[in-house]
Amino acid sequence: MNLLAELRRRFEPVLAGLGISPDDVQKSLEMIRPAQDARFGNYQANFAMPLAKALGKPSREIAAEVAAKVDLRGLAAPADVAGPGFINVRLDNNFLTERLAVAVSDDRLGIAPVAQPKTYIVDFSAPNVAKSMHVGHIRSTVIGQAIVETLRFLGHRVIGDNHIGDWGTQFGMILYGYKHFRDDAAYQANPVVELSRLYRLVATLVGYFETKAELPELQKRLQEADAVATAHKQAAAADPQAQKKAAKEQRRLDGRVADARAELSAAQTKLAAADADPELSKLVREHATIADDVLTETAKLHAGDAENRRLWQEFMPLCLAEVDRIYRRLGVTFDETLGESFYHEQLGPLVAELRSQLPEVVRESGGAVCVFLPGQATPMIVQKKDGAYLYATTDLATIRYRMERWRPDAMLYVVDHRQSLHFEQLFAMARLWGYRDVDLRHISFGTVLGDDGRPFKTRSGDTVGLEGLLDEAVSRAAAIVSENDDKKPAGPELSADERARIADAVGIASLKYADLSQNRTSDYVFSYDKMLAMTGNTGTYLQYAYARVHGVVAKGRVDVAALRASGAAIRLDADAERALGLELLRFGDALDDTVADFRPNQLTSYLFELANRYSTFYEQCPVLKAETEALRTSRLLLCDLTARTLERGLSLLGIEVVEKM
RNA sequence: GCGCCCGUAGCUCAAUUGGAUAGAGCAGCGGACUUCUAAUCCGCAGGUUGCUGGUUCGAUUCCAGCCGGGCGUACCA
Repeated sequence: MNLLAELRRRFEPVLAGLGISPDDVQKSLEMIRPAQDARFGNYQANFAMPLAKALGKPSREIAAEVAAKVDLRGLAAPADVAGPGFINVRLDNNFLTERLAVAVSDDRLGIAPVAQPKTYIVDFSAPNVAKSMHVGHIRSTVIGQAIVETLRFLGHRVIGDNHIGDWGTQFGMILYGYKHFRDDAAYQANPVVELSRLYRLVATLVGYFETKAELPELQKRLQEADAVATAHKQAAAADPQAQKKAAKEQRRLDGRVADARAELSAAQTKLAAADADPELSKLVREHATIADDVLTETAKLHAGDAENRRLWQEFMPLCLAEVDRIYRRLGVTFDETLGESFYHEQLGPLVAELRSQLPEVVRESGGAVCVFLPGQATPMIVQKKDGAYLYATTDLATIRYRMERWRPDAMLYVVDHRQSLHFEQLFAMARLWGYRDVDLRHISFGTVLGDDGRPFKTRSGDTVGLEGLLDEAVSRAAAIVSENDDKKPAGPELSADERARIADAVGIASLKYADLSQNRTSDYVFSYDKMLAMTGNTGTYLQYAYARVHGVVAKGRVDVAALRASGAAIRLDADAERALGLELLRFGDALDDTVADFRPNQLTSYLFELANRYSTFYEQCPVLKAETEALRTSRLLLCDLTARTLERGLSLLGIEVVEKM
């Protein structure tokens, strides 16, 4: 049960009696919220002010009228009116303790499953299995999992689908690399490492030629920018009148020249570095047509070429085993793993169908089959001029497949915000195609930036591999676990095995929490120290809070099952107790907030707040040494409920708890 | 050029989608371990929410214009 929902039920008849539209009643109900400040009680209603105009009465008068009429008996003290018409509600202790008693005796902590479950497809993680996963993959994976788990706990039907990249150009690169640069001994010893090396090598060579091809364009752009800037300077000199405005324009133009110069010199540096490397420049000479040849390998794979298919069959299990190993370490699972290859056979008929069904938007241009959507500056290409299909094509096929198989109410794509144009076009096309009553949503998130604040790019060499990041997180955690265990007053209490297990849980948690605790829409600055921090608002802090609760219960040799079944009363006399109790009851609201816009940081904020309240309670309220038996039992109940709420909340975020640390 | 996103404390970020005196963490300073785990707690300090206007009872939030940054923009994903 949600506090907010209950409160809104009480206000509804009063609002309906004001003679406003049902729509305004709804809007007004949404303006009942948790209070910003404890001085204003626990909840506040802000609807009186906006209603003032419509009702032609001062907002304070409206507020007073509502406050007098609303029936809060059994829930809260009579409502107060403050300021211009804020209505403040302070919940009764009796009510809180009753609700806490319900949570104590309920597996779901008193949170009822939604009345009308929906079917959600959550498309997340989606790595390219030809390359090893790097830090850029972590957000989609971690955020996606949290969304899946939270929706599922709320009672929805959820299908987590890992739409892996297993059919694209990257496989052409691996095929090309395998055929030309393979080191058999290395492949025998560790095929995935060797494939990864081959991928990087081929990508480097292709990149070399791409950069080289761009060079004239970059030079031209620099010349043009320079010419414009110079002309502007001369014109400005001739016309002293317009000096001020001209100066500003000049700065802009000079900036553009500088940008063009920087871009050109970056490209030249890159090429020079390759040319200076004798081995690399030899390969460059020998593989002058590599960019096209890679595409040819890809096209042959798609066309059913026997050798390429055989190699693909050989590589795939290896690549999948590799990503699976990472998922196991992260504790991530999927209900479905249908990669691009799964849809391959459907693409040809699909394009033909689109052309015949929607000839006004789907047509050929420049040799490619394009979708020209109204209001879109550029078309979405569904078939290249060489006949190959693209991810837009696959994504359309995927939508159809999912609609037919699952009849979902919504599909959520947890993908980097840089693909927003793609999704805008994809969704618009899907609607034209007839899929109008499904909520297609791009759950975008910010880019991972480097320490320098520039977008994190996987430059060869200094890629931060996901595996290495996990190792680093766990080893940092191990050091801290050991250090803290060693300095325990009563001496170390953990075995080597326990330390290792705890380090694993703590390390992985720090990584996930760092990501989840941030608003997903903002860019993410990559920093080991920040991602792996273990003090402050971190996963470790929450795990520690849990372990401390567990420590109390263990030390008191409390029979938890009996405690829960006892029906003993919870008392909320001390401020710290009341604050904790109230926070515990807010869990349902926090979950609603989390899925309202699919923002797991709503849940991390809640859990952090809860752990904070517990820490304060822990400092101020002795549990095992409470003055009376009744108080001891009451506090133990609060502890147990805190532990269960933390454990449940963290599990929804994909974070494990440990009983000792 | 066009489109989308962002700019909040020294740093990294919140702010319940327009509510009351803008909050946390880190870093800094000062306190609290013979007492249930100090990976903690309590306190102090830190702000013209990029700038300028507008909309209204009320703006970090909405609108316009500037300034600064990022991303995307026809056959990669």
